[in-house]
Amino acid sequence: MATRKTRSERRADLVEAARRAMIQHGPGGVLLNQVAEEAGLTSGAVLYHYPDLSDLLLEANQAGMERFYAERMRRIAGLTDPVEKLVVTIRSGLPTDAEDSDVRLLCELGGSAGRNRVYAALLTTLFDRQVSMYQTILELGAARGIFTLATDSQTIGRNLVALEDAYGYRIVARHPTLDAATAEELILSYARQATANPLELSR
Amino acid sequence: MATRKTRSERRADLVEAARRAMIQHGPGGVLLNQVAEEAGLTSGAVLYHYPDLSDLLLEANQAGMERFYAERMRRIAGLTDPVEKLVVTIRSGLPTDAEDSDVRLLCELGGSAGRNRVYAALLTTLFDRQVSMYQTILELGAARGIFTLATDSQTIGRNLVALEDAYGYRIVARHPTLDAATAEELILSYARQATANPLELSR
DNA sequence: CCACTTGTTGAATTGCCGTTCAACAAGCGC
DNA sequence: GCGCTTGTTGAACGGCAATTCAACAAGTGG
Repeated sequence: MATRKTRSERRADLVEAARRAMIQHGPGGVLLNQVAEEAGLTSGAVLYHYPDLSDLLLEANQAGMERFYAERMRRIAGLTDPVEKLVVTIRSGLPTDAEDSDVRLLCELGGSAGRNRVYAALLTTLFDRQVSMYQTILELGAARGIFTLATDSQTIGRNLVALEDAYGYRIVARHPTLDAATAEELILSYARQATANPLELSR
Repeated sequence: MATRKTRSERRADLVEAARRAMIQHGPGGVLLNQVAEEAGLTSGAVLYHYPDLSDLLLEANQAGMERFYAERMRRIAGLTDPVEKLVVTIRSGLPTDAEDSDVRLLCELGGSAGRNRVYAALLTTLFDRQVSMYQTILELGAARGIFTLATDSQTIGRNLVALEDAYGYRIVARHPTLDAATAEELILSYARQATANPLELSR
């Protein structure tokens, strides 16, 4: 018997429990009882807070994406050097390893986006926000004369996010010779060509 | 009551039925009865040919990947101009539109690869084969002096496949301003930088 | 401290899905 | 044309998961 909690506390717990359950069984394969077990509750209690399981899953995924994006912004918040910003941003878009739960869940969602319009819309928004994030960095660097962009910033930004995404899938799928460090180097290879900057962190 | 067929005919039917079912419900969400219905049979008949549903799904996915790769090879088989080969290959790696069933299924598999080691291995193999395919084209063009590679062919090949993959996901998710033609242009933007060739088809 | 709201449980219910299997139909060899 | 194998069905069974709900515990306000 779980300790009684307030509405908002329990809902936050359930969102996290739903995330864990989705990572284990996929967004389409989650069972009500699995979420309940992750939260240390019974299925009835879950249903009391979320009469429709898909609402809970949606909320959990929305929160996950928000957190993923916010974390990336946080990491570059204090940086001023465009080179450092760019390198750190690239790094923060890749999973740390195959167990990285945030990226794993995003991959799961990407897989189901062909069927699920809601998740498709969510991912589309996330993609565009990340492109904007890169564009800001690129334009700033260009304005300061540090970057010489090979083409428009939207094209470069889109390609950078695309590369991140794709290598995220490879890493999560445990490609034997393509780990996070290798992926970073591959993306940097493109970024160097696109910015005409060696992108070496001087320290 | 379905017409009686031979073992191999029926198994081929079932593989196709399984593909259709997976595209509709995801690889993890397919039900035995859905496959049966797609094939115009009962669940018992499906089980007669494939006692384990996951075996059928695996076979279907393997066949799908093989077909996808073979089709790409076929499309460049007759071409001799490296520029044309490269452009056609890039085009053949993208879905025609959001309904492209081959790519949609590949995306589904990519999503579940974090949980399913078998599908992960299959996709890893496919990725590497596609990288090799690009490497061959790049090296050939470089040997003929048509391409001047900005870096090693493996790096460029990996990035090209990664871009294809990622834009495949975007297109399948119905990104409103990122259709197949746009994605092709984005990838070409990178390919031009990487090969120092304008990649214009002279015709 | 009593009435009421809120969160949670556990059991009963319902429906669906996989599995099994006896029966049957349709070739195929001989 | 007669058995035997092969492919298929439909019904029966068993299990599991979602759903519902009566009961209950734990605050909370008056």
